[in-house]
Amino acid sequence: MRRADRLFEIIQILRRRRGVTTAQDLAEELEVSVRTVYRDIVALQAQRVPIEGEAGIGYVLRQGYDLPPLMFTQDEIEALLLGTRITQTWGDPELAKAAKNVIAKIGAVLPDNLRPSIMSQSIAAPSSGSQVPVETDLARVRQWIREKRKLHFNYQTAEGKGSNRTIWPLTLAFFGPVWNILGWCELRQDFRAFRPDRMIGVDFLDDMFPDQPGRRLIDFLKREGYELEDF
DNA sequence: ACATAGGCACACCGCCACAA
DNA sequence: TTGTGGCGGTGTGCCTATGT
Repeated sequence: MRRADRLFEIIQILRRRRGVTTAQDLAEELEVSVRTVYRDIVALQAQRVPIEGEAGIGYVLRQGYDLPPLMFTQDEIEALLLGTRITQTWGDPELAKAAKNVIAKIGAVLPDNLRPSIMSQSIAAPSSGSQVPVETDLARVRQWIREKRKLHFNYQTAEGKGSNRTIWPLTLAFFGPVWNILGWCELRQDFRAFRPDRMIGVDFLDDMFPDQPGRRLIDFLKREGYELEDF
């Protein structure tokens, strides 16, 4: 991470956390030493960013401080456009609607010279016709992932073999053209990926699952050698 | 109940070494 | 040259135990 990016990130972290944040916390999140954080804080304070540090307490960003207005580059707009176009095509109806709203909201705040970019068809992600129809309510699956609630269903393999599964859904991943629900499978006692189009009789259970080390998404990603930001 | 001392956690600084 | 990490040290605020 470039230093300028890190300085920006420090402000974002302090804004996000609102309360007191120690240099140690910042160092861990930014993956730099505490010494570097101290230097960065001094640099920000020199730029008149109202960060207050107190010995034995931590750092606080004075309320009311705001960054200068953000503006997107052409590439950033097209990245957003691509993401929302893909979501509109491949996401569930609720996500598709949300993607449309995102475009409308961003378009409303862009300056006149950039607005045509977000409204244009310069980036498209039309359906190739290879979409696999899914009966499972993916919007509700997303909700269950957020709320850490279990799913129960009968899973059909490609060979037509069925088995009853109760899983701890961790993430909904799109491996075009199919969606996969990655979760901890109670039957196999291991991580498994399930295609929603092969899940029959999905039962959205009220049972919640714990944030148990070894069974979290981060544990799966580590095991498979994924970087969190790449997944 | 109040004052004090000590421990702890943290901010902050200077210095040095190292790498790009 | 610049950015970074590590180390050692100082100052400060909070909390708790202890003494009056």
